Amino acid sequence: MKKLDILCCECQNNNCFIKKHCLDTDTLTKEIAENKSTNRYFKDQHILMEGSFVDGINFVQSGRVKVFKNGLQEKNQIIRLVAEGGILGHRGLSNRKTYSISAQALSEAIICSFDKLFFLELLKKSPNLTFNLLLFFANELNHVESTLRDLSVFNVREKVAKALLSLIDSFGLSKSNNINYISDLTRQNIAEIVGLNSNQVSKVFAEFKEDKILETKGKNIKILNIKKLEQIISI
Amino acid sequence: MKKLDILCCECQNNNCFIKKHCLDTDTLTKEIAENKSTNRYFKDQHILMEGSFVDGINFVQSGRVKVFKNGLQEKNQIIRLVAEGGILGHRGLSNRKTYSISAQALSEAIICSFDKLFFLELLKKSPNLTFNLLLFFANELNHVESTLRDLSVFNVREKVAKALLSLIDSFGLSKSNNINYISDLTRQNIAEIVGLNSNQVSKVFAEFKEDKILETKGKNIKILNIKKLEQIISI
DNA sequence: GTAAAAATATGATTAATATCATATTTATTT
DNA sequence: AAATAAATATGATATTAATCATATTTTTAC
Repeated sequence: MKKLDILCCECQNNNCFIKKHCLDTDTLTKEIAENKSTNRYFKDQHILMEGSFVDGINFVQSGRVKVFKNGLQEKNQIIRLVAEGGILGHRGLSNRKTYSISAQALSEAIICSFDKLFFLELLKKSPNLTFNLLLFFANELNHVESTLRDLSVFNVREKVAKALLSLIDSFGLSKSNNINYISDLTRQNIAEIVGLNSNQVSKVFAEFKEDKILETKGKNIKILNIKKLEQIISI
Repeated sequence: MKKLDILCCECQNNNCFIKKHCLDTDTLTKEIAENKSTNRYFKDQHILMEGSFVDGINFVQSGRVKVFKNGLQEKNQIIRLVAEGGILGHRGLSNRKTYSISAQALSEAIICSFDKLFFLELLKKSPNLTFNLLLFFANELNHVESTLRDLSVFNVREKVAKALLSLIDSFGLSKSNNINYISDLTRQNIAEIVGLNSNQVSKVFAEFKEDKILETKGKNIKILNIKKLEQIISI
């Protein structure tokens, strides 16, 4: 079994927030190594639970994660899609006691975690980290606010286009034999990005197949024409 | 005419972010006084324009402001309601060149502004300010994410209840003769908080009157039973 | 204070969305 | 590889939401 607790400087994930902004001095690097705990999560496993007590802040070393809020009767709303290098549980840095979101692995994932108190101390010691975290928050805010407008303005067809583009934006397209595809997501997951249900996604997919925008084979979605998707949601 | 450029220490607005977190030293206090510019805006006047170049960050000294994103054909989405003490244009601190939102005065408002570069320098000098701004962003993020879920899950009746509660949360209730009321907002404004149109708000108001939740007289909305409003949107 | 304009209220109609039922396909288990 | 379970697709239907038209009320301008 692969050793999980590697040092940040040996880690392959160069998108990591810690790696980019927090290894200014040897002292910091050492402290981070000592306080980091790394865990593996299986597909569909919960990483954070809405309502449970905040214990720390987490960074995605590898894998894909969905962050969502519970709605009524199984109708969740996905808030973010997080790929490797991304941050999880940062809202817990605010004064709230409990997580306002759940996070669940969409694939096998390795997550590096720090205790909240340690991380708050780290922020005090590293203005550079704090400032970059501020920028991250500002961008997140821009992003969620755009999504809010989109959900309020888009119809079902536009929402499905938006969901696919969000997926591509967050996770990129897998390439095989020069074909771009989105893989391994249920219709339900896609629906929950934009507040729909799986039937509605299937129906719009049927339209998109007619329009030569995509083809599907099970959970593999071949993207044939990304430009058309973008046109659908261009305001 | 009232002099606008008062010193922060003479300002009556004790909710002000600058006043609370940024007057640690005399040097800072002096710098802030020198770099602050204060302006009056009339009702309905634009304070920030989506798409225009970011010039600074703004604080509401007095008055009420709506922050919104343009949708298609007059259908805007209100993102935040900001009362005195609130921050405007903070998303501009991110790396983006242009504002992602518009802001418009809902009443006469006095706004204190700082140049973006000055404010970024200020953040470097005051870790306390930076950290508190980080907390502010975290709370904003929680707030917008909750709204995102609500818009995706709520029906029209629930959305109107949510809009009224948002207004009360942001601006409080005006009191006169022991009666609580929301004042001075068009149905269109209320609708845009939750992605509806003014007709829909009027119709739900008719229901709410039947249910003794509120009474209206023009733009004055008497809130008779806030508990019932909360019940409507409790998940 | 009156006239004009704007905003609101509301019934009727149209359109869009969500749900249900069921067939089909895909994935999982043994 | 066959059997079972799960997920997806899709037509039909029900529900909800959005629009339109018009009456009424409120606000603004003179």
